[in-house]
Amino acid sequence: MNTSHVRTRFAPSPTGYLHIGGARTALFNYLFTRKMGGTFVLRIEDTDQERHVEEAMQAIFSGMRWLGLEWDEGEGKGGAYEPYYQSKRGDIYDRYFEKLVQSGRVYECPAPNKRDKDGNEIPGTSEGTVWRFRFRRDGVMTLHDAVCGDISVDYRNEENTPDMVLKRTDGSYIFHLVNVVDDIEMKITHVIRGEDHIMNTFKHLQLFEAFGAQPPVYAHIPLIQNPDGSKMSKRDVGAQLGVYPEEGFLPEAVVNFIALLGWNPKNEREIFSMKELIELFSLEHVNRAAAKFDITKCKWMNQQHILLLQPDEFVQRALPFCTKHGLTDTAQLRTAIASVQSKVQLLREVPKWVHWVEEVQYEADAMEGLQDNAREMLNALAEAFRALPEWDAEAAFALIKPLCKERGVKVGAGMYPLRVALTGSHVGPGMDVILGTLGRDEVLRRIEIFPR
RNA sequence: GUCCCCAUCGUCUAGGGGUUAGGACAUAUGAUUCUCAGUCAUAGAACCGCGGUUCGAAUCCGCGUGGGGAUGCCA
Repeated sequence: MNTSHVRTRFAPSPTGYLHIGGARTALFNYLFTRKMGGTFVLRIEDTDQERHVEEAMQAIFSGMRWLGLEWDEGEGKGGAYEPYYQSKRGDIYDRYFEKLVQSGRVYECPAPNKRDKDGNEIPGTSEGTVWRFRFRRDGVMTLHDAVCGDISVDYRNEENTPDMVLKRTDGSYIFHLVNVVDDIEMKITHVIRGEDHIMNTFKHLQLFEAFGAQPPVYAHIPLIQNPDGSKMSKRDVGAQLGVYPEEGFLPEAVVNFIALLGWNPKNEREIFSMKELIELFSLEHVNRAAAKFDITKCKWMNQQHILLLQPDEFVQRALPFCTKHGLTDTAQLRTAIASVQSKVQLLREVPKWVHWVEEVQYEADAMEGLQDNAREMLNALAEAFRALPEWDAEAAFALIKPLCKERGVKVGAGMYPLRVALTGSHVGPGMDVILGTLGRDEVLRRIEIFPR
């Protein structure tokens, strides 16, 4: 099987949601495969029917599509090695298992005891029989990992490497068997997966050998941890990929961010497109140390990618967040949205910056910042606005500065009450945009009804 | 317990036998713009410890410590 054509796979188990770490594993596989001009397979490892969750499967598909990680074989794509669901490949596993029976590499024995929720064995709870794989125990095994280098484990030490169960009491097969069989059948050449699989890889190497098959190249990538170094779990900030679209992250930003978690192009650039990542990616530049997940930098990166968007593209992407917030899609709204492109980190923040287009909600902290002379200032401004022969945002805006100077107030301080009166907030777009969007009548009305 | 992996600013990282140990996020200060945001400038901030090799170690080696992973009829 000396094919030079690279074939990789992402093989998630649909037992939960799509984890950010899983997304990064998928990304590294994708980048490597595209770089090599190979084929990227999506295989669903759903052998554990009890824990199988349909929604989790959809989360995997939609998450990968959102990130732009198109697979070449698998769900919706077909391929030469169908089916791509392990639950539908039982006969293939039977065939391979039979080989192990014939060669005497498996043996039937009493099932192990059950375990409590802490993982401790409960004596005397063994029921039925299972089939175990007989490991070769004639020395030290060495794995030549593309990221971690050589790693060795002594298989003469049975304590660490008890013969593994391959077939359950109910006749179904364990991950190790199906994973290896599928990698053989699907002609996978490179396995890029989380470091938590390193110990499994020795088991898999033995299985490849037992089947007389050439094992793939393995590359174990470091795990992603919480900021405190603990393992990321479902509840942790940023753990679920599904929340990123909702929060207003751009997929290109998330891709960029997780690509740089454990991999580095060895230069000082930080902002990359998917295309650039594909060009630059290499397994040799993957780190060995685990990386902690920093949502703050992820947001900063999102901001950088927002800045790169064409203005109308930004409006298109931000619009759904505004309409979801109850705002109506109007030309004024679009203008307002476009004006805050350089001010937000997340698309989700956009409605907060533009909701004044339709209504004013006076924010408490904005009101607190008002000086005593706010009313006078507003009255003076209203008078000046009224005096304009024709409403023109530029002209109106130009009136503000001299008026402030005349009254001996700093321009910023003078404009603050106007901003609060018109938008209810101390943050927002430039005043010229606000004046232009609202028009004279609305500007005067809002000044009038302002409760200060 | 046993086995495996890892260790540079708070975080992501570059570098790697002789460097002012570089960049970015975050933080602080200043400038600027209409407040905020943004932008610009400046500052503080790191080679886990101990031995060894060496003229010289953050870098190589050993030990220790710390962290992570594995040790399932989960994947």
